Amino acid sequence: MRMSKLFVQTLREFPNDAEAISHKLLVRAGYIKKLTSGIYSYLPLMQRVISKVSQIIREEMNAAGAQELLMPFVQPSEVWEKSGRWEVYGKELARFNDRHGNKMCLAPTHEEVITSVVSGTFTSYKQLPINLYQIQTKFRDEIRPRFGLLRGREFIMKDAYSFHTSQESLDEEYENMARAYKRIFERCGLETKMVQSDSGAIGGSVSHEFMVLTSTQTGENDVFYCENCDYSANSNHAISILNINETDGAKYGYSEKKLVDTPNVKTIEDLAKFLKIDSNCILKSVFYIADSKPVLVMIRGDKDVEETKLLNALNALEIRPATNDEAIEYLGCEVGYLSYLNVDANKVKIIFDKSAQGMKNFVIGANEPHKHYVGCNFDKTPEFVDVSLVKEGELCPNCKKPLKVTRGIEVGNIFQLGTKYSKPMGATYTDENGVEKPFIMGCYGIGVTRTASAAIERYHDDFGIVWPKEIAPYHVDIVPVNADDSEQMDVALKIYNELLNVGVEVVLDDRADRAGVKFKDSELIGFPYRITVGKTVKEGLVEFKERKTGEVEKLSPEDVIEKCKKILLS
RNA sequence: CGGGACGUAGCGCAGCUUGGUAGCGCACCUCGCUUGGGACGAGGGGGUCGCAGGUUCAAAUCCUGUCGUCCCGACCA
Repeated sequence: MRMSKLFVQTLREFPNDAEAISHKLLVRAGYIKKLTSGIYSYLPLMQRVISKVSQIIREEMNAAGAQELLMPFVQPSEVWEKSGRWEVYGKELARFNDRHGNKMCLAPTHEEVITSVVSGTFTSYKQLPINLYQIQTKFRDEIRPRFGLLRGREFIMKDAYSFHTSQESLDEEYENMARAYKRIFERCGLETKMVQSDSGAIGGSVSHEFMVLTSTQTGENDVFYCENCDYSANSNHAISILNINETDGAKYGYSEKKLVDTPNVKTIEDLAKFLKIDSNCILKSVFYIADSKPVLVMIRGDKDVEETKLLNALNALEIRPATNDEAIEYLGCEVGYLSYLNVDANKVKIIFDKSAQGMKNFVIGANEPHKHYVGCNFDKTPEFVDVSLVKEGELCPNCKKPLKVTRGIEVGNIFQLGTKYSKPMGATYTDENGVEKPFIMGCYGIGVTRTASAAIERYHDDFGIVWPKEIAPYHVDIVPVNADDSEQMDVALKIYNELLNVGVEVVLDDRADRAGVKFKDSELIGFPYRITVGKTVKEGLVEFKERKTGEVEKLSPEDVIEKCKKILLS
């Protein structure tokens, strides 16, 4: 490809509406163009990256025994009503009516359709297990799309679905997919960590996410992991062991239950300071509204509620912190002094977080403005549920060593669905005894466009993108320093044609611009290798520069061709 | 959906307080010059100032409404 013909426009400045570095670089280097919020055109450079990632996925999925198919992007409400998700999916599911008034939607995922595809087609246990996948555009009408392709509303996803006759068979395929995923991301140049996760709206029991660990702030999730054993989990799934010996208020002289005045002391921080006590001796009350019903969470003062865990514990669909007015309405007291004491458990659901277990002589709100109790103890031991966010340094649930935290981008996930879809949808096979049974299912996703973005988040520098060569849009950028110099141009053309012939993906920057412009663009776009044909051509030499390391070698045109072949075609 | 900010040329921005012929840089086009790190000179094209009302002799500017975009939270590949 000649640079003068390539459909690309690099920008001198970063776009104003981008925050994440991958988003900034994709726009500035001419890979994507926004059409509207969360929806982008993939320009030729981007399309090549997408093809590379997709091809790697295809090869590995096929090698793992899966078969590619392609399902409809526009779907009727019927299948969604059958699975029960038409009601619960929420506004992320983009719905519309067709001209006949039939309810339709744009596919955010394909569990329903794949289930109906397999149902009635593969009806014998002899035909199972089977794993089917597709690479396709999805649409999720996210409340807040952001970070460019890291979270678009429209994005490209590889989604696979497996069907089994037994849990053992599913377990086997789950492991098989986990191995395939590891290889896929490795081939994309990405190191990933497989972490336990919450299964969210897709449902099911066992699930793991594949995270690209990033040091940048734009990592989407916190990942907790143990350096001693191999425990790792997403923040909405991580559990930890807390040291409960230190949570006795008696240590601070509060060993008897007493009502104390705490004027205008509303926050845990202020309360700890006011009473000269550690915040882990305070039993904090956090008030939520879950599916329009009030829920009071009692949690240790130094801990925070993990709302996904709470959502799951309540089996609720939607949750939000209550307002001060709602606190007064349901509990008769303003926020800051709330407590479960004297609260009618029939009217307000009360949840005790595990962190409260073992607390003694604690401080708690009095459910009366500007007053707290000190020296409280549980009358009878309540049931404790884990709804708190793990913090770095808390102990690993397996080996009790301190946990570490890092930011990560979720690029893939695997779920064991069980019969969550097959049962309600009546998708069954006939077993060896002639009995009809629902399929046992698994599903496996990879965000293709997100993977490409994650690679940029992981590999970039002050000058631009530093693509791993496996997913770079082109391998080599040939820069004749002066396009008017026929000697330079001749040598550049010779190398270009030679590399083209042997199948190296190469760009010739034949533009009339000065060298600086071409160098800047080359680095911004992120070609893994650059061949500079400049004044050393008189000595029969050209320069070969590696983007990642910045290392430069002076080679003859013949040697540089051999070098490219060796690095890029093996 | 809650909190915050912003909509002026393809991109980045000024002008708005105090109403009076819409500007700058980059990019684009032409010519010249230049050619190892985003050169320089001359000339040129491109904007119903997000949209709709209102106030006014006159609105990018003031008022009201509305739509959109971005950031923080919850959701997710």
